[in-house]
Amino acid sequence: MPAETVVTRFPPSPTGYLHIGGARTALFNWLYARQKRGRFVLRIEDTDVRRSTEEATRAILESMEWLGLDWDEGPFFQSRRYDIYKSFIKRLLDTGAAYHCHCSQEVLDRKREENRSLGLKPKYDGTCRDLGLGPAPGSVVRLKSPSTGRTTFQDAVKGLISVDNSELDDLVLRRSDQSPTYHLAVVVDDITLGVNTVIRGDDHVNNTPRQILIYQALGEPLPKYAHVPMILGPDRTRLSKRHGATSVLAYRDMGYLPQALLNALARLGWSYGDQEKFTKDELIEKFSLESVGRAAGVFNTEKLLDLNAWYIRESDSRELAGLLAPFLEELGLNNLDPDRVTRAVDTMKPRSRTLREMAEGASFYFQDTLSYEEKGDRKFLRQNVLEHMEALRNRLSGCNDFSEKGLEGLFSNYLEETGIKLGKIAQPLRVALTGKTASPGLFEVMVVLGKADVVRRIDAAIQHIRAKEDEQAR
RNA sequence: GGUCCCAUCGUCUAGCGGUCUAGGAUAUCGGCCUCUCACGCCGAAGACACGGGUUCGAGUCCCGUUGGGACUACCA
Repeated sequence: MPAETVVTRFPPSPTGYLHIGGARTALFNWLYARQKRGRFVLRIEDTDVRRSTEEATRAILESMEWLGLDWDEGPFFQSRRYDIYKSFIKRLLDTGAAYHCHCSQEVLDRKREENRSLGLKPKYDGTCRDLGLGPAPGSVVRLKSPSTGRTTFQDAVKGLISVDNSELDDLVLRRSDQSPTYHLAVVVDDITLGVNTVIRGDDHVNNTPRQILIYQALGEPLPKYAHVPMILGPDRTRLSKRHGATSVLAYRDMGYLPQALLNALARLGWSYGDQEKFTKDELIEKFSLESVGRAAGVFNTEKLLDLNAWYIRESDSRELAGLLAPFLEELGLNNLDPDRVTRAVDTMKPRSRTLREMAEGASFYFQDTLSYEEKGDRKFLRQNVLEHMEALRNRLSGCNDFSEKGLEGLFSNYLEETGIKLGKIAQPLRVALTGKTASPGLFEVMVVLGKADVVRRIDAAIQHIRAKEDEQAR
């Protein structure tokens, strides 16, 4: 007997950018659907017209695409599905599972405050519940929920969860402006879109019994629930903007690779033995709701940084060169020879944790005139290396094997003849060629730069040293 | 306040009653490699929140305490 096709969903509300936490629940839903050869649907929950923006919707879609989380259906917009909600509300009204409530918001607010100050539950008191009222201007529709018994469900990550129905009040299904509330819209959408697996943040566990009540009032089968723990900031409170960058796009712009972010997000709250690194296909193969942890976790950039460095090292240099272009442009470096960028990337791979770091570290390759790092200039570009600089400059300009091997040979000959150590001239040359005291290996750098550039840069350094000398002489 | 959820190194986590003198990763520190910085390799330090049970035996099961988080809207 073929099992039912798994249908998962990701329902962001377009009131802000896609953040790390949302991306992770999207990832889990996507992984589960892909693994079960099911479908993944994207739904935009924009019933809160005031706070929803098109810009946020675009940013969310862009984030999903960047992460490579492709959806099979949608995006559906709740704002365009009001007719559907309307018919379901009517259905509930017709069967007596819902009723019209005329209580004004002011009265409700006041009662809630009273109860709270008395230490009682601030829930709706059911004034209109059995009055058999009809619709009226300003009235809402409420669910007539059971006041006795318990609502219990099996959660795939948390286990059995059970709440006394007396804790739940008659929640509003339709607002006075006729729009559906979140709870109604979610349930109706999941029913009509065929969603049978709900994976979401555990800030929704308390909402689940309320939503189950709606399913029951409608006589519809319940989906499978899996509530994954929240992501916290370093201070162990819910991750938010004040913890720094939380938007997916911000990580893209800081130079992270999507695979690194995905890997980090997957490992936050989910594990597979001692394995730390996972390709997308491995994640699809190995993911399981059962091995999602129950405890909330702190989002840690250190680990992401390390993963990103690893993915950079593992990536093809040519591809990285393409991804690096916007970061080089940010530094004012345009129209670069793609071949030279690729070779530069090759030398920068083991020493870059982000694309941004890589661009900064590689920028010297593409600058016509270098500005020397202050400390390196003072310490290494000195008169006492002039002689060696000049000698090496001449040998290099006559070199006809400008490969790493050829250069190593040229240098070892020179060192042997003069009896000096490489250490004596390496740093001065490094500063001359790169402007910095830390860089890829000297010979690698020279190969990428090419003979003409190397000679030109050494000449410039020699001139620079002479100029400093003259300055001092005066 | 009430309800629900959670609790292993700084952080992410392995552990599903005996194999735990608690493993991995990251961060930190030390060493090796070395033309610098990285990478890589080797090593060090670092955790079962607390208290009761259950059991021959508990990080692992139960209860309580403490601490965290979520929800408690005509927001999602």
